[in-house]
Amino acid sequence: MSDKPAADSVDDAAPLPPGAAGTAPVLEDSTAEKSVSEDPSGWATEWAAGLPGRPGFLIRRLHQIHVALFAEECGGFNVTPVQYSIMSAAALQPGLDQNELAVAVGVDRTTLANVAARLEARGLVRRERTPKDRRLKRVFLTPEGQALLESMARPAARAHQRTIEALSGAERQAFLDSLTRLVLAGNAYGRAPLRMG
Amino acid sequence: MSDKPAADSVDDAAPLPPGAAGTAPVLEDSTAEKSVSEDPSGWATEWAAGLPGRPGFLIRRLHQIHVALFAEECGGFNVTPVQYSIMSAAALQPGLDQNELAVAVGVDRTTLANVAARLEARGLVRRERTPKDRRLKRVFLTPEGQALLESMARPAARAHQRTIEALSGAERQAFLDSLTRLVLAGNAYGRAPLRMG
DNA sequence: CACTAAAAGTCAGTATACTGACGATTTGGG
DNA sequence: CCCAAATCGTCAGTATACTGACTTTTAGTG
Repeated sequence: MSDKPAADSVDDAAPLPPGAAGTAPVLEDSTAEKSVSEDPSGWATEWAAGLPGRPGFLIRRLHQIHVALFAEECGGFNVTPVQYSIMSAAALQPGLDQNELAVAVGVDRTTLANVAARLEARGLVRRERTPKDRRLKRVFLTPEGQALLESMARPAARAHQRTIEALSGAERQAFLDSLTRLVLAGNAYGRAPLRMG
Repeated sequence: MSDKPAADSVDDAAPLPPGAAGTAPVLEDSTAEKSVSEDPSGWATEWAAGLPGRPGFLIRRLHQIHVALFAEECGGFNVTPVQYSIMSAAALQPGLDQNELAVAVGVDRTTLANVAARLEARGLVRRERTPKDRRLKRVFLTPEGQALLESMARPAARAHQRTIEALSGAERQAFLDSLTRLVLAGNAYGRAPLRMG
């Protein structure tokens, strides 16, 4: 990670001509690709026709990039993005049960339980059964967890900001708007929807 | 997955008012969030101030959604998005070694090796050492793998298309442009960069 | 009250993604 | 030629993400 280009040089670069890759972008099923990217304006045809022309591919890549940036900014805390999200939710709404936490964060209940258990093992959260409903486990942040959360606020925010800083202000906003639209539209797919009401 | 809203109703819905959640969006460190979303126009303040206001959070959610859509469209093939990408790359450039494949697809070399090994176990790819460089393993698609790839082309494309279909044509293009810009800008972060040249 | 259905959390299993380290092989420089 | 550095693939380990199934508990209905 120490060999990444300086932020300035990356930001200044016009969209790189990706066709120059020693490993050429992968071409395939151009007919299907055209239906996805009906207007290839602004990017090389080869790029659009290959793997990078697939939305899912780009989304996976950006997610990888974000996770790497988060690790760089928050590495010293040994907290992952999902752990941070779960702790954030637990801090704001102490006592949510695991399932409520899962839908607040958009994480599968199995994943939530696994992450919470590991956070509990680190003394960052506490999980309690309640006499009112013995099926539930309610989650509380410990003082140690709270302190960690607070000390991470800036680095975490920096990671998020760096993920999208290559866009200008208006583009950034438009991008986030679209991203939000897509997330809202597809929210019910999969096993980890966000609660909408 | 059978309880997802009809595509029409989701598409027609104006951006949902997310503040209505029984589990309220999580609020935190508003000062840092403001620096990320400097212009909150078009989305509720509560949404912007909470977890969904974090770019990385939305990116994770959209990735989850995409993977779920891919599973829905391609479930019958028992092929994941990453497997499909690797097979696509191997089909277009037969004989790339594993590392070349990893940088063509943007996958960590360890992940690539693991996925390739499982694909090989299924008879979909063949991995060969070469006398020219005994460190390498070159990857070839088998006839069975080729056939599977071809039969998956349309469903796979549909999954990608559905991931972004909530946006209009121009918005979609702008979104993909921005996504590409961000991927290119952050490409070197992490251990799985795409080869640029 | 009795019974069915639903919910919560857990379990075992599979897949992707990353980390640092390692042995074998190749490359590059003196 | 020799040796150090680099590269490739693998290894063991950790984390997230999902699947279907299961036991316990609660909710709902007749």
